[in-house]
Amino acid sequence: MSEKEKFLGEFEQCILLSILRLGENAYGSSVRELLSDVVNREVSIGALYTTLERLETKGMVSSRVGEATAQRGGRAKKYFEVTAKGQQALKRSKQALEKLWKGVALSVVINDGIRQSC
Amino acid sequence: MSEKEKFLGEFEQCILLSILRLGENAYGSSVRELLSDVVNREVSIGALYTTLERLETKGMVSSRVGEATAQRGGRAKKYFEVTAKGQQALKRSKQALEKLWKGVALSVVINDGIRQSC
DNA sequence: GCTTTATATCTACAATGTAGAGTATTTAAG
DNA sequence: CTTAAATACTCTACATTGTAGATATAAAGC
Repeated sequence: MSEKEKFLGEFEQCILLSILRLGENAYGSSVRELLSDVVNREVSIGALYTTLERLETKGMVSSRVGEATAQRGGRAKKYFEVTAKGQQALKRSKQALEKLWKGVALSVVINDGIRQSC
Repeated sequence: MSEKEKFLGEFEQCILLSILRLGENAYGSSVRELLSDVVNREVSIGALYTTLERLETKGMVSSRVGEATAQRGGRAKKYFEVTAKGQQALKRSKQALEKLWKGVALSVVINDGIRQSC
C-alpha cells in the first residue's frame, strides 16, 4: 500500500471540491462556472482541462462521456467523478491544513479598517 | 490597488502557517521540524529554503538575521515573520477552501473499514 | 588547527498552474 | 444544403511552485 504519499496542489483541491459539489452535473464548463461563482476565481479553459486530465492520470477522478444532449447544439460533455483515492487525498489535505491552523490567529487589518482575528 | 490577486501554493500555505505558529522562534530549521511533527510532512532542506525565499520575494514574509547565539556552535539563524500581505493571502486561501468545502461531504472507506463522513 | 554541530545557500529538475488558439459537434437560420 | 452560432473539449507552450541534495558558513569544543 501507499505509493509515496504526494500532496494535492492548491488548484487541484479546488477542482476536486467543485466536482464533488456539482455531483451528477460535474463537467468541464460547469466546474469552471462554479469556481467563478463560488470563490470568484476566473480560470482559463486550458488551465481547467489540463488539471482535470492530470487528476485523472493520477487516479483522483474518473470520467465518462455523456450523450449529446445539448439544447442548442454543443459537443458531448465529459462528466467527472472524484474517486475514493481522490477523496482520501482531499481529506488528508484538509486535515493537514486544519492542524496547522489550529492555534493560529491572524491579526491583519481588513478592508474596512476593523481589526479582526480569525 | 490589487496587483492581479494570485494564489498561494499548497506548500506555501503550510510554511506560512508554520511561521505564524512558531512566532518569535520561526527560522528555517524550526519550520522544518514543525512540519515534521505536526503534519508528519518531511521536507528536504532545499525545498524549505527555496520556498521561504520565494515567499520573501513576493512580500509574504520578512526576515532578519539573528545574532550568533548558538549553544553549541552553528550559523546565525534567519528569523521569519509573516507580513500583513502574507496574512491576507492566507486568509483568502482559507476562505476559498472553506466555501468550497461547505456543503460537501465525503464518503470514503477509512483505514479501519468504517464508513465515515466529514 | 581540526572535528562536530547547527544552519543556510546554490543548482537543477519535476510537478503543478495558467493561457489561449484551435477543433469538434450539434442546432438554427437563411 | 450551407453557414452561423452555441457549447464543450483538445493541444501546445510557458510560468510558477514543489522538491532534492550537495555544498558552504560559522561557532564551540577539544
